Amino acid sequence: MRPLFHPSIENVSVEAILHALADPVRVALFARIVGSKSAQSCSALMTVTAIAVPKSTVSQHFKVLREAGLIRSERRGVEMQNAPRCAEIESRFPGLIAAVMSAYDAQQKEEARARGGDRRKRSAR
Amino acid sequence: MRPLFHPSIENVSVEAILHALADPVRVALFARIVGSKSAQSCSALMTVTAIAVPKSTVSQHFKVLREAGLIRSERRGVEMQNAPRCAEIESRFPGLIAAVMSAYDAQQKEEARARGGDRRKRSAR
DNA sequence: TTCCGTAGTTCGGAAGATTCGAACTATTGG
DNA sequence: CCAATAGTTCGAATCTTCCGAACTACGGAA
Repeated sequence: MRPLFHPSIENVSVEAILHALADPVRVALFARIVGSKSAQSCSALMTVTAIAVPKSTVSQHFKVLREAGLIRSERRGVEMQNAPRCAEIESRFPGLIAAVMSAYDAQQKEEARARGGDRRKRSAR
Repeated sequence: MRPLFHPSIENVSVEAILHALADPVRVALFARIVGSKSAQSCSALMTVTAIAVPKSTVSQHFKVLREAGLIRSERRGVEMQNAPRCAEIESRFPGLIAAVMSAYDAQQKEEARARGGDRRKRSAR
């Protein structure tokens, strides 16, 4: 297995970034990667985010994030460490990642609030 | 032809917005709509942006922008007036549209500069 | 070293989304 | 009413995405 492809920052495009973050699974994964202090493995992210998706699909999602320039993945022993490339992207597209993540957070909070309002009636399904 | 569907602002999602703007044709169209003072017709936008795309495709792209909540389209005589819904989106996802548009502008300028640098060597192919 | 278990990737086909020409609808001006 | 203009809808070809099965890469135990 040859080293994974990472675009250099000047080849990263806005369209690719938006496309990568336009998927609910990928944006959730990326939010976790950005939110955690140290690089995270794919499987750790999968379990923590409670995303029920087969691992072949997760692998594809990571590839999309990687090739959009959003993360850097490198093998550390048997697993993969995924680190965000926020600083590089910030220098090329200032404020972009922050705005998207803040919008995503706002939406998540709203959804949680909506679900919370239901809880009394629905109880544990 | 029934009135076109526009989502109410609370049903607009970050994913839909990013998906809509992740396409080069759509983001170019939207940038024009945002950039111009008054609402623009589809055909005017098509010709101005020098986008060589058949009109059935353009119509689909407008539908995506509309259903993502990015624009409001209404018939004015024989043509369609497309206006951005920036204020509404701003209230729900502050800074999102501005950040995306500014990133897109930066990328456009860079591309123009790159093309300009080539011009001497390549001339008109 | 060889074998096993874990972590991800690749392959291939099914299901879904996009594109675009042709036919259609809506509206205005003559 | 007719013709012209502006967009929409339909349908088929093409491109993407999803996911199970098979595969590769590495580390640890025997």
